[in-house]
Amino acid sequence: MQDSETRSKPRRSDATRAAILAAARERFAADGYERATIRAIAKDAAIDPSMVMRYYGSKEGLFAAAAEIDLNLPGPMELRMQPADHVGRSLVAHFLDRWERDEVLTALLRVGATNPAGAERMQRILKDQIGPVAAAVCPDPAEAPRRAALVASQVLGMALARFVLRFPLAVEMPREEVIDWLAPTIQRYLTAPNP
Amino acid sequence: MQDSETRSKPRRSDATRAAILAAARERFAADGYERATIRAIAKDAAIDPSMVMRYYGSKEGLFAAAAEIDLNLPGPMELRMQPADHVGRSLVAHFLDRWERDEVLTALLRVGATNPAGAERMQRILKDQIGPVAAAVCPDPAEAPRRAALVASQVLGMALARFVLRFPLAVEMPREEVIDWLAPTIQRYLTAPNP
DNA sequence: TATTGTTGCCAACAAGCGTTGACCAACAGG
DNA sequence: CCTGTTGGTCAACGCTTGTTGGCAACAATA
Repeated sequence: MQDSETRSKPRRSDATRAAILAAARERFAADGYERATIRAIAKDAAIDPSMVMRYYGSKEGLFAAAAEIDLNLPGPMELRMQPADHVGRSLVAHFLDRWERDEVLTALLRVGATNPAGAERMQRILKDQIGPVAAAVCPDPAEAPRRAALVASQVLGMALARFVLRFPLAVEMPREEVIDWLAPTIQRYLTAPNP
Repeated sequence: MQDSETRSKPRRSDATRAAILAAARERFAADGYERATIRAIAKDAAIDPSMVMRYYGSKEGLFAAAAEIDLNLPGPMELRMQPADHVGRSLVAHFLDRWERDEVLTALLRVGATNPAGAERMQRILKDQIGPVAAAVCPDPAEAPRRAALVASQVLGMALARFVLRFPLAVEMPREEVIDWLAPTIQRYLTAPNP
């Protein structure tokens, strides 16, 4: 075992590690935590199940590694650069982009629904990544957390309908139309005065 | 086996059947499909696991029976009785009520996230129960399905945050405040002109 | 009372799971 | 050329799962 933080000579096993992680993300996204078996993940990565244990310790450890997520949201400065009434729109577009590109988000959503550890991780993401955005643009900073939660509820709800439950009506709706509908909602949750 | 539709002499086993169903709903709601084991459900109902099989055929059959859901939404006439700009508010209140009272809804949400059969059942509910509401109040009936999907995305998103993931910020938000925030969103999704 | 169906428990099955440790092949440094 | 480390396979462990069939007690009917 070696510190993965410090840059050291690349190991021969790095490729295997990456293959396992990629397969794990795919399986977790498609099947959720319980039905994504280590054996299936190992088969996808074309290695032995025991390697997964060696490199990630346990199934929980593998999931923890696979669910490392950075939403890559704009920082406070970038937020204030654009017109205030445009934040909702650009945020919705960003989320949609993010979700389409990265199956890990779908995986986390699936796992969070049945696994306490997954739910906790989602909570951290809300607090650490969406919270600051709300704090930067909402009128009363004390209200930021609640507004962040509201934003999360609409964004996660659309992600659920579109990428997890795959409601045909939500899947077929063109990206631009989704944005047109959701943007005002997000905008209001962030910046409207208390109703 | 006997037709449960036709009214026949009540069986002695009806109590057991009901106990199993109640325990199943609780477990499915708390743990999701895979982690809610037949053995655990049977123990909760204080009977033998094999009884579950006898009365419901299989685990899937049990879930199908446990997830029979009627959202009890207002009919077209009732909808037109109240002022048109009040529909959003009363709908949100109704959904919140429904979710707080009936753990089956949480169960279905949890199961739908990882189980294809669960997802399909949610889809049917959207189509058969939310769809008509949208059709009754939205300006262009042809658009009703899409608007129903939007409504579902926000309602399910809040249910996810509040009852499944249990984000503290969403859980602690008082019921009335949730309604105040969501009502305008739902109202807009239902009745606003295409954005 | 004798018979027949219902209700329930018990013990076991086969399959699948996460996880472990022994073992082998290839490489690296001296 | 050895020797220790790394990358990897294999076979098995202990356990839990959904599911099944046999068997005893009871109720109902005739």
